[in-house]
Amino acid sequence: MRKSKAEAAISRDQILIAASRLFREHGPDRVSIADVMKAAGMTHGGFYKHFPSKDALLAAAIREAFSEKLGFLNSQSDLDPTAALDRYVEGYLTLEHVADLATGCPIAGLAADTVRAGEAVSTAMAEGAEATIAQFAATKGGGERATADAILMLSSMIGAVVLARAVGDPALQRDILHLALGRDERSG
Amino acid sequence: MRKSKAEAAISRDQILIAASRLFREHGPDRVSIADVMKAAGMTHGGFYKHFPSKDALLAAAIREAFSEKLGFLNSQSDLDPTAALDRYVEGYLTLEHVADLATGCPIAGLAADTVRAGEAVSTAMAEGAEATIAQFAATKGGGERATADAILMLSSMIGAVVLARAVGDPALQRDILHLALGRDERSG
DNA sequence: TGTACATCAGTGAACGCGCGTTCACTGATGTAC
DNA sequence: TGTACATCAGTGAACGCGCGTTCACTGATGTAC
Repeated sequence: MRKSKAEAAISRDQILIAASRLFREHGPDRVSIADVMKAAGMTHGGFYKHFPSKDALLAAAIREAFSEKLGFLNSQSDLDPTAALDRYVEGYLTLEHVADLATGCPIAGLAADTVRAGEAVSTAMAEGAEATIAQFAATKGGGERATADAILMLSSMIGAVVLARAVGDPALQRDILHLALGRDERSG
Repeated sequence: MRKSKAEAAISRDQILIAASRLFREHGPDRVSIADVMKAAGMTHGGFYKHFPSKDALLAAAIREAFSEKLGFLNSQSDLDPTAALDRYVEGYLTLEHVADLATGCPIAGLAADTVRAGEAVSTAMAEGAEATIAQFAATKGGGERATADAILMLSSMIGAVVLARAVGDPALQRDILHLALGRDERSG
């Protein structure tokens, strides 16, 4: 039953993508390796042919999530960078994003868990967050002022989504998102 | 070994306080009932004389955490409300708060976990978050404009602390907090 | 106020379950000649 | 290019452990008279 190298690489990707979604959706501690492998179309025993531990998978899944998010920002190449960032922010501050944990922002969804985790995991989160700031800042022209703007914008987006998720009421969620969107548009 | 009603009430409080801190410090899924009971000075078997389940304890611990936080805001009665809120925000946006998960803001620390939890838990979080908004708004004079200000301020505070925790570098953490503090002071 | 009995807070052993990880095995793939 | 053998991706059973919860028990507390 040995698979070719190409097939094995595909398997690894499927594990990573499944993990990246499941960890965000249910939280790392509520998702078992068997859950991830099942979602990837395999049985749990083969997991250790691809990753040395669940923690290593979590770290890799976080990198995968950031790579999706930042890749999405880059790939909107028909738009100029500023318009692409605006569109990204508008998509971020929506009820859909608040409800969609599985493919949502890894900082808003997982940062609380990763601070408490081991070094590999917290490093993956730190690098992703710093890369996000850097990408926002680059879009805003670079330099100190752009970095400060980027930090304020990202921080405001994360706060709005975390608070909206904490609050149950959809009407209040909408208010929170609208207010943050208004502020980001004014300052952006 | 039966304890008096007064002693039992004290035991319950100790369980609640220990749970409130431990859940925030390590995350609900990384803390066992035995851990909580040990921190409260008892053995695990007695737990079910006080709470029907771990989920019920988590919900109660969240209410306890909010009650501490909002009580702290109220108790600074030597200050006028606006100064008390300012002081609260200044304490919130510090490296100490970023590092101190155990007694930190339950929204920043636990909201990501509670959205994925059962109804009792997510309701406790929602009520605490809404009470916090209401208290901020009352301090700002009440009304629609004050509520909008309160939401923006709280959302900005949460985002700054979550992002600072995600980012490892202390210098960057300080920048994030200072920027948020600057914005809240300007708009407050 | 004293007494007899029911209650129940807390203990510590036990149960059942799911988890992360390991392992023997299979058979297609990769490689050395 | 063909052949013989080593490799290794994936399977499914198994291991050991910690967890949430239950339970029989203890003895001080609360209560009824």
